[in-house]
Amino acid sequence: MASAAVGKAQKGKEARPEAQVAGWPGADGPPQAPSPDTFRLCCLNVNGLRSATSKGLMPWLHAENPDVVCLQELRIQTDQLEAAHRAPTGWTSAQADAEKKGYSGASVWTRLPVRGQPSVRCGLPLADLEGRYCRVDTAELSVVSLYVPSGSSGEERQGVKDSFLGDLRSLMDRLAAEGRPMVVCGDINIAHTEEDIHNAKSNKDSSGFLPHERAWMTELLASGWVDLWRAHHPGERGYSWWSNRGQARALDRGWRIDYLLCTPDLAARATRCWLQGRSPALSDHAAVWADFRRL
Amino acid sequence: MASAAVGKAQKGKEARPEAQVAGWPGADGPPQAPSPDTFRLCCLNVNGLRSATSKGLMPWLHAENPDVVCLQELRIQTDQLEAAHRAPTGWTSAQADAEKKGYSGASVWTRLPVRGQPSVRCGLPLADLEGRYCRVDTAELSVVSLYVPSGSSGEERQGVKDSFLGDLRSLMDRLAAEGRPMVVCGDINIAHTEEDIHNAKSNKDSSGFLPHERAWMTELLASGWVDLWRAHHPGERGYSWWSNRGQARALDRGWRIDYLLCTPDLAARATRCWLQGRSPALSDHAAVWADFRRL
DNA sequence: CTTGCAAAG
DNA sequence: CTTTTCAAG
Repeated sequence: MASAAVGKAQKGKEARPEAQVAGWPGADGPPQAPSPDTFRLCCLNVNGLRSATSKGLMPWLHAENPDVVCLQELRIQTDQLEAAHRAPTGWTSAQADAEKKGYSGASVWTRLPVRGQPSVRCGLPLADLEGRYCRVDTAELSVVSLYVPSGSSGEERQGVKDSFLGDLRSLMDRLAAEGRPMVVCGDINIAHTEEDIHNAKSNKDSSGFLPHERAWMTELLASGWVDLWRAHHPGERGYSWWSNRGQARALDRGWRIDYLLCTPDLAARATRCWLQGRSPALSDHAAVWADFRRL
Repeated sequence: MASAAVGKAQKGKEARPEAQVAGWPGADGPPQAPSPDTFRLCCLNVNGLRSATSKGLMPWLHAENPDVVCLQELRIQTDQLEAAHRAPTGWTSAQADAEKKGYSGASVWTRLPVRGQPSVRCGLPLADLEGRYCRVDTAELSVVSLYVPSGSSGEERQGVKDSFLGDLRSLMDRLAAEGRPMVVCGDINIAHTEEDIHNAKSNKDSSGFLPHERAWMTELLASGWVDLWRAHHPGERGYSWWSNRGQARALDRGWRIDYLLCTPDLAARATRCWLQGRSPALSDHAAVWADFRRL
């Protein structure tokens, strides 16, 4: 079962006195005020929060100034977090942990006023056990950070992924039925169309671009969820993940597998959506960003 | 059972063409000729041959110019060796492998003419299984590279060490009975007297300085084996290992646990014996060196 | 505190 | 190829 850590960002429990400033750890100056008419959201698979932190995640967030941050593949449990890995003081943070150390994990950080209790449970056994779902509600919207299992390490894990996707479909239906403006942010581990992968031909049998996975995505979008980056960039190529074999990243041979999946009402409030991540390389994924009009 | 790799140094089996010069890998210039009247021996626990190589082991050996090298704790199996980890071409090398990857292992390299077959078996089951014994004979002497198990990780491993020491005592008797000039070089994992440890008082209950271990060493020396460094440095303090906790090495808070154990006839031919290793720090151990008169 | 392996992506 | 854990020293 997932251990749940929900609440305001806290100081390190070891009581080692660390200078805790009201801003992003390691960044200079005070945090910037939220923009008056819009808020900004960032979604990133960090491939290890400790690793990304060591590569400058926090100063980068400070500079880019998001109001909501959704992270996946933290590979650190809540009780291992040090000050350097935490949202600024005053932010709300919620984190879903995997039972297994150094594995999976998802979180949401926000400075928007929060409504109700964050949730790290969605009823999908695998998501709950492996820290793949984390939700925070605000007056403006509901935000979910989601991490779909990879199927690339073999048949067994592909089976796990397929079963997860089946359950996820029902979950997405239930979420949409709530009727709230909502964004499900995360690493879906599927490139949808031939425009979402650098080489469709050579990857036609690769996990993440299998016909049934692509069809799953098509059906999800047909049900009303909006692939926000694609809605803002029709016909364009943009990737959010590069293999770390060979020169994949340098040659921009990537896949777009990280999505902001929005309800139509929220999608209509997006003023901009962009991918950022070939540089700085904070992880093997790019961040997906969006600005939304406030209500 | 130990896998045995015995024979001349070979090129990498992957047939990747690597510039193989007749000298220490990574060192400039040709290997030096042996000294005319003496030969030089080096004994070092490398704590990972790959790690020590990355810290400059090979250029250092090139500069120090040994004729015989005994290494322990290689933490690499023979079939994983690349050119960078091998003795110069033309040297004889023998290596005892542990069954378990990344664990233990001992080797002897020499440019002296070799007599008979190197041996990586001594009949001690643990030594044979864990690559703790490697022997090469030359006309001048017999050389054994030996790695006694550590007892520091708990009661169970202390029991293994004690039983190993019991068997080792009989093995040393048998080796001495061969009547050849012989040196057993290695990490014995025992500091013999209070002069062989920086803080005898605080370590009186530490594995490696337990009364029965020290007594074992006393009895071994009483049976005729010579602790060569001590024979050349009576009353002196000298260490061959430093914990990597705290500032042990910087403060020279060490233990002398690496020995050249010589038969009396060979000990009489030693012209010099020294410890070298607080710098350069190629591993957490120092090397033990000696020069011997040729026959 | 360090090495090297393992599992996973 | 990378991150993190693990056993061992």
